[in-house]
Amino acid sequence: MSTRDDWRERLRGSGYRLTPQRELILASVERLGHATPDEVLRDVRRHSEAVNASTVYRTLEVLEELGLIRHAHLSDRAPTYHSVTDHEHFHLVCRNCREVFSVDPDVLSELQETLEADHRFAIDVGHLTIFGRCEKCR
Amino acid sequence: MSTRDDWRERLRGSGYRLTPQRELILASVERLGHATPDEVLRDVRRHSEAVNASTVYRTLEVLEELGLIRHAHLSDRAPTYHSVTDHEHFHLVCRNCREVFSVDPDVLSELQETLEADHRFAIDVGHLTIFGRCEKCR
DNA sequence: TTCCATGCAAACACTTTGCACCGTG
DNA sequence: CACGGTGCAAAGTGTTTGCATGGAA
Repeated sequence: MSTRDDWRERLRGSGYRLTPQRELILASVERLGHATPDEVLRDVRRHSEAVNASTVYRTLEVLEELGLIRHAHLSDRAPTYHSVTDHEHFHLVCRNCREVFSVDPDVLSELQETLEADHRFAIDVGHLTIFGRCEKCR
Repeated sequence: MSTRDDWRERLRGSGYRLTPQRELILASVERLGHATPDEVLRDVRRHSEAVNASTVYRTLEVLEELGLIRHAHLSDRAPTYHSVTDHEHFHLVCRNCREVFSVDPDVLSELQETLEADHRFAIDVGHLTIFGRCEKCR
C-alpha cells in the first residue's frame, strides 16, 4: 500500500524529519486501532523505550496534518486516533456499553446529498461519530 | 408550554430540591442557546449574584438527567448545553469558521432506518454533531 | 429537623508551552 | 552544522470530589 510505504517521503517532503519516536508512534496507532494519546504513550513504552507525553501530542498532530491518521471523539473525554491506511469509515458508539462500530461511508450518501442541497454543507465523514444505543443495550 | 411550567414539579417529583441557583442556571442556558459550563457561569454572574463553578457542573448534570437540557460537543474543547423546551434538533459545525447550524431531525430518517436495519443501532439524535465545511468556507 | 445542595479548596485529567539540548538531513 | 525535534518541568484548561455549612421541604 503506497500510503504505508512512502510516509517517510511525505514527512521529508513537507519539511519534517524522520525520527524514531515518529515511527514508534505511528506503529502504535496502527497496532491499537482506536487509541487516546495516553494509550498510545503507554503502548509505545510497552513495546520499546520511553517517549515523552508532549512528543506524543506533537507527533499525533503532525501525522494527522500529513493525512496518515485521523481523530474522532468516541467519548466525552480524550480523542482517539486511528490510522487511515485502510479505507475511510465513521463510528457508531453505544452510549451504554461504550462499544465502537466502524461503518462504511456509503450509508451516508443520501444524507450528504441532502445537507449539500439544503445547507450547502459538506460532511467531514472521517471525523463523524454517531452516539446511540446498540442492539444489546436497548 | 408544559415543559417550561412544571419543571419545578419534575425536580421535586424526582427527589430534588428547587434552589435559586438551579433556577438561575436553567434561565441562563435558555437565554444563551448553546453554552459551555463556563459561559453559563459567567452569564449567571452577570445577571445576578455569584454562583460557584462546581454548582454549575452539578446543576447541568441534574437538569440533563431530568430531560430539561441536553449537551452536544460543538468543539474539541468543552461541551455545550442547550434547552430542549423547543423542538429536538442536531448540529452542523463548520470546522473552519466554527459556525453552528441547527437542523431538523427529519433529514436523518433514512440513515436512522439503515443503521437500525443493518446494525440494530438507534441514533441519539439530540446529541449528534456533524462536522464539515459550510458554504462560505469551501 | 432532616438531608439535599452549595461553597470552597484541593485534586484530577488532559493538553500546551518555554527552553536547553539532541540528532537528522 | 543548521535547524527542526525531544525531554523536562511548569503552567493552562476543564472537571470532579471531600467536607463543613446552609437552607428547602
